[in-house]
Amino acid sequence: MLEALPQSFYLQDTVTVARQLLGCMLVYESERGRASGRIVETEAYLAADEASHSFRGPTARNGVMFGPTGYAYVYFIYGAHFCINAVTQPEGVAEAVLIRALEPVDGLALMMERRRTTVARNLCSGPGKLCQALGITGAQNGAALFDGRLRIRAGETPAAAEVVATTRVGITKAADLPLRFYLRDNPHISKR
DNA sequence: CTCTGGATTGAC
DNA sequence: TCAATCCAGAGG
Repeated sequence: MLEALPQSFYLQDTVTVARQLLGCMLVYESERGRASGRIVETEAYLAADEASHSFRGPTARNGVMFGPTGYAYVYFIYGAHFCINAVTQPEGVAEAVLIRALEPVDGLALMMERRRTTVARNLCSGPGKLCQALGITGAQNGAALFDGRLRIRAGETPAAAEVVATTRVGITKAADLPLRFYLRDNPHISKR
C-alpha cells in the first residue's frame, strides 16, 4: 500500500521503532470491513532479552521473528488471546515490537460487535483486546505490514515529552528494563 | 509423553 | 484477587 510505512522503517533500532510506532495507525481490512486505530502503547523485545519469545532460538511459534523485517508475528496466549508484534531487524536477528494498545479510529461499530461492548476505551486497551477488535488471528502470522490488508501507516508524531518509557507488563524475566512506551494520559493504554 | 506456566482478560 | 483455558517449550 502506498500509504504504509516502508519495510526499511523496521530496520531501525528496535527501541527506536517502538517509540516511533506511537502515533502511527494499525489498519486491518478484514472480510467484514476495515478497522483501525492509532498506536498508543508498545513494548520492545530484543535478541539478548530473556523475556523475548526468541531468546531460546527459533521454534515453530516464533519463526517469523527470525525472518525478514516488517512482518507481523501473531501468537496465541493464555488459551484465549492473540497478540501482534511488528518484526524488526534483518533476517536472523529476532527482535520485535509488541503493539499493546490503540485509540480506535475506523470501524467502531465492527469493533464493538467483536468485543461485545460499546465502551470505546475497552475496545483496544490491551494486546488481546486490539486483536479481537480488529479481527486479527493466527491467520495473520507472517503477514507483511508494509503491503497488503494488514498494514501500519504513518500518523501524527507525538511530542517527545508525551512519550513515557517504563517497565513491561506481564513478564517475570528482565522485568526491570524500561522497554514499554506509551502516550502520557491517553485513556486507551492497557493499564489504569 | 507429561508437566508447567505464560508478552491476558474479565468476573468477583 | 483469581480462575479460565490451551498450547508452546522443556524435560524424561
